[in-house]
Amino acid sequence: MKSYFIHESIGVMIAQTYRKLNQLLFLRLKEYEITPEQWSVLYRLSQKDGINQREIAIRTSKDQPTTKRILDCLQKKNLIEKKMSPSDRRAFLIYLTDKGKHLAQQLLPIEQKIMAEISVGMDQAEINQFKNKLLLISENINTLIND
Amino acid sequence: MKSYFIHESIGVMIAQTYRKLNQLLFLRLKEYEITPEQWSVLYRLSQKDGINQREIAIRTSKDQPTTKRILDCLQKKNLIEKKMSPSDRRAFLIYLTDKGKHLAQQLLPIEQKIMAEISVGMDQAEINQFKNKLLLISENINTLIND
DNA sequence: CACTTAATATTGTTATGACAAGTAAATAGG
DNA sequence: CCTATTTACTTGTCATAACAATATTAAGTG
Repeated sequence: MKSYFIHESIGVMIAQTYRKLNQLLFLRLKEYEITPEQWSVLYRLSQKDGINQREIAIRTSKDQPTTKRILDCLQKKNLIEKKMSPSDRRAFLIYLTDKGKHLAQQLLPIEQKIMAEISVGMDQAEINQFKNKLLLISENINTLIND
Repeated sequence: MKSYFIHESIGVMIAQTYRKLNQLLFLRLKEYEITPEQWSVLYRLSQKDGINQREIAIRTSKDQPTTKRILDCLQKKNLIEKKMSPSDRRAFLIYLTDKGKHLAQQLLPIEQKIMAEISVGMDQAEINQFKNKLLLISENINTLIND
């Protein structure tokens, strides 16, 4: 790759790795006509649907406008449907359609395969260690933002 | 933070950490009227300017259209200037203005402080280990993309 | 119950990111 | 030296991301 990459700041390395990962996911998901971020929302909904947009935003760590626009895309593709909440006339409950459920089942193993592929060279202990560091950094950032 | 974060895939964790970091940088850089990505380009140029847009794109791991638009923003703020390349009439050479040089000097310690703050709880050995894992993942992704 | 405040969803704006396509200039091959 | 290809930059489009502001509804408070 590039010999200088390791000399970058952690911030630069995280950003560049994120962008590369997004590119890879985009490539692999292209034939299913879904983007990485749309997939991440679809995946959440496959874990639990019937929740409102605010809940989805929290679970995907996106803000509400971003979540709304991604849901609009998914709705246009008939992967989800919005139903009016019976208890709150401001809110919609979001459900996967059959097409959405089917696609989620199809994509889950693809995502898992990609994650295994990008982790080649690390054993499970190293992966856990790496994830713990990412968690620590995330928590540090959260503390800094909420001050 | 969120107890479930650690149970996410590496991909989700990298993406969410990246977005949070970007938010933090945005907050801290706001008073200087520069965005995180604009800063990353300005920083590169403070290391070496007088290079063309393609070179900048490579060094910042962005594509040329993205680089061009970020440079346009920097130019609008009088932080850089484009000069026609004497050897290639297609290309521009990008130089920091005095204002740009001054701002880069001002922001460098801020960036370093943020990187130290987000690394709280890790010693230097752990930071290096973490960076090596990021590098490994990046290289894995590069291999996967270029197949 | 009336009034203030908070919550949910929406729209607008700006910046980033990637791809595709187009223009102009440099380079390569014959 | 002419043509074909490559290169540098530009423009267009779509998706994402975050902030701000708004409308509608819910919830809290007197």
